[in-house]
Amino acid sequence: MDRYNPKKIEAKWQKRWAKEQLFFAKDESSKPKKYILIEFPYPSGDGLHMGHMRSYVAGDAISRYWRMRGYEVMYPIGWDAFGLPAENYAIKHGVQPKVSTAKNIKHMHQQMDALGLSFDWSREVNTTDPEYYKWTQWLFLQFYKAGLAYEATGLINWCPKDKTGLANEEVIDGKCERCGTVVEKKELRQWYLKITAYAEKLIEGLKDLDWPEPVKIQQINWIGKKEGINIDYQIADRPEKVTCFTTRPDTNFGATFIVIGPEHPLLARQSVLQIEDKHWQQIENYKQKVAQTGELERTMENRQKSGVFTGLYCVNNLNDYHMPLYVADYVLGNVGTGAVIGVPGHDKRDFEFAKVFDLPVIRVVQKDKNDNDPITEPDQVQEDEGIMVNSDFLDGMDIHTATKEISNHLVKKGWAQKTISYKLRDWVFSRQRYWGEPIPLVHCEKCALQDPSGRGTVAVPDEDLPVKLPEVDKYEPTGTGESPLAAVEKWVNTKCPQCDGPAKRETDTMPQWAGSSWYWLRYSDPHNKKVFADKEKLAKWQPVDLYFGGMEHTTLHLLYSRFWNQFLYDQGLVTQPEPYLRRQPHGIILGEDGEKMSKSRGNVVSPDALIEKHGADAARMYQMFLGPHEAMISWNDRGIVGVSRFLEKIWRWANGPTQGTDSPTVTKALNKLIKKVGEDIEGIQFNTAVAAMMDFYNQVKNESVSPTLIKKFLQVLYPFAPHIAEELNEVLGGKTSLQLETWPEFDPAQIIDQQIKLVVQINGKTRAVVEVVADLGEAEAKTLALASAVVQKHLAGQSIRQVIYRPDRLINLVV
RNA sequence: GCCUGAGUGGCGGAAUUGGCUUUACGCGCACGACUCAAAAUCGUGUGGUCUCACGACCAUGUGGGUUCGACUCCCACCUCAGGCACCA
Repeated sequence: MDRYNPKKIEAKWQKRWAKEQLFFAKDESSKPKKYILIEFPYPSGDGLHMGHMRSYVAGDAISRYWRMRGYEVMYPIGWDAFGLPAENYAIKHGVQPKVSTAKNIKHMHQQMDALGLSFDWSREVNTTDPEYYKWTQWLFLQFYKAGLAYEATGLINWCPKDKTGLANEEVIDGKCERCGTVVEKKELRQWYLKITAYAEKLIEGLKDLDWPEPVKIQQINWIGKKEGINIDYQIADRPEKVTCFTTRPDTNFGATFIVIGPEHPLLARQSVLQIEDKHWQQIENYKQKVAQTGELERTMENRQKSGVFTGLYCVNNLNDYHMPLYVADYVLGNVGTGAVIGVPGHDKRDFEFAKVFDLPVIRVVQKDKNDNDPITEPDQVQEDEGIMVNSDFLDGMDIHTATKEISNHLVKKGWAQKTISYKLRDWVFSRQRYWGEPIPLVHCEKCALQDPSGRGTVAVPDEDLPVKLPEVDKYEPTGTGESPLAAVEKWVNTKCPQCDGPAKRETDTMPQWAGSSWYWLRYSDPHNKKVFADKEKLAKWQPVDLYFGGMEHTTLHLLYSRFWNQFLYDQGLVTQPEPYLRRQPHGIILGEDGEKMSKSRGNVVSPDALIEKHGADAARMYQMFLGPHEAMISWNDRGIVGVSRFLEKIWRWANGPTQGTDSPTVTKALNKLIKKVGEDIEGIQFNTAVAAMMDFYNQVKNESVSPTLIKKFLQVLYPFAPHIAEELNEVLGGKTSLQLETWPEFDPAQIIDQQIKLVVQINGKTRAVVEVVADLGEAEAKTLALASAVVQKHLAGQSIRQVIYRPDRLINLVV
């Protein structure tokens, strides 16, 4: 018997699997399909890390399992290769992103092979391949043609380090998602995708998906749907009105002022509201001061309230109260209508503002009858639950009834409209960087003259796609808000596809999320040159049955790609409204010190090192044994020897002398194992599946076994440690790959125990365990229980008042 | 502040339609076998306190509650992790 040598056998089987093309998913297969997806990686110079490995190994095990269960499994792989690191590398080293990306892909491909991952390489895609981004551009144009891609100038998030605009989702804690730099606000012309048009559908669509509840909730909270009412307030002596959004119209009799944000259109010029000079001067100054304040600072809580009076008053139609109109930066221009009603008695922020400007505070809600004290301190401000007072026809109602009553009243009078507001903002879709898909539009001055919008933006015709990214010498972002592409005159200057006159290309590129917003669709039909994917092939493979990935994409990729899919579904271009039926997030793997793995900390453990030291099978299996797939885990190097030892034991066991017969213990244990492991794989509970296999070995190691039984065990082991399973199967005389075998069936009769252990409790405390035959009646059970000496001792002559009996489980004697 | 999760041995973690004396499986540790010796391997043990021992009692973040019986259900609180946040 040779020693277990992972390196040797793993290389052998990896070669053989590739040669036999065992993992290619066949479009024409008549088997039912399973589409297992992992988030395709960014081809980084650092190669695969633990997070990749965790997902890929899990996806691999479950793919191998479903293939054995008779499914045509698609487990594809590709490269999300546009993005900043390649570009920054290019700036530093002068290497073309195309070149460094190709190198990284080659390296990571080797790493994946070394792990024995059963990807279908015939479907490999790369987002930076013109054959791929041709369709990214084409899909963008579908949004454009449907009016869901638009150009606008506005204050957007700007990363001063990466020198590009960012979407809301890319700002974490006021910082750039990529580099951690504090984000600034910058006025820029940008392309937007109208994701807000799908806010409702994005919430609705989640209902029937088999996703973890927290992930759904996080998306729903991000979309932030709120039902409320827009109330119009007439400005006294002016024709204009101020519209305020509120979810608490019930408190309207307590309104004592109105606040609008400094960005509000009514403050764009002095002339709009005919504001008096002395007030306008202050407003101008205030606006300037606010513009210089960072977004992060401005939205800090407990910040001293500030503001300026406009000299104008708004009229509350309910009671003719004239409310002074203020400008203050605690009201944000992009939230609601950019104007709020000041109800200092029942909103903490309004109260703080009222204190600064010495505005009256009126109580309109009381907790109970005795709750009459004037509100003078912030902690007396009551924001929920209570009974209405000082509110005319609302008096005596609870706040919920009052909300309904007054809403109906205001709407009927024509003073307000019910409305729904969302926190979700439209998706800033242009970036001022080089390494991305060019936005396939052309700006034509001549056509602009004919265009009612005055823009003259013309879509590049389908037959001229892709608009290829030109090769340049300088990748540096300009920092002016213009993409480096703007400097490539030969590329920028083009002919207008509409009028044939001189025109300029759009020089912004798409964000890194563009290519990943549809890649799972392309896998269905990756080589199609006529359409982004053939509809029949989409129908064959979509939707994704199981999607592995990280929690960090909940409000990024997962939201964006659902939006694209829903839009394409509405356009009749895809066959499923939702792309991913089941989502399985993985926990972050921390370094051994409990900190996030990072090069600077020096706590990185690479898959390469594990494979080198213990072999791919042990590395895979340990990854699965570590803990629940979704749990955050601190890496621990020591434990892997346990898995290595287990594999070595299996090696010796299967290579050892085997007699012809299986003992009843062995047969039973195997049947139970088949059931348990199958259930655990389907439930993605690999850690307990591995434990069950170890337990199985402990039970059977000294028993007599047949080669047939060992072979069945190897089939169970195969999804986890495929190389050693294949090798041992061959040792036992197997001629074909285990991948072609079917998953063993268990015999239900073998699972049921004839003899069971009945727990005997006295007053709920377990005192004894007696062996009895299954399906025993209560009387017999009681007799058997009482026969136990231990039980007799604990009863010590006390009389039994009650007997609780759960067949095959326990009997509890209450004395 | 709000929304999610999670707190079980020295460590990673098992067990929740409430019930097989909490801690499966693995690591670590201790002792033993093999060996001249070591490694590897195999075997035994391993929550705490008290006890020579049989055994008793206490233990699933803390405090209550429901129940014949609670890691599991309910209430309050503490700690940690993730998300959101002057959101009207």
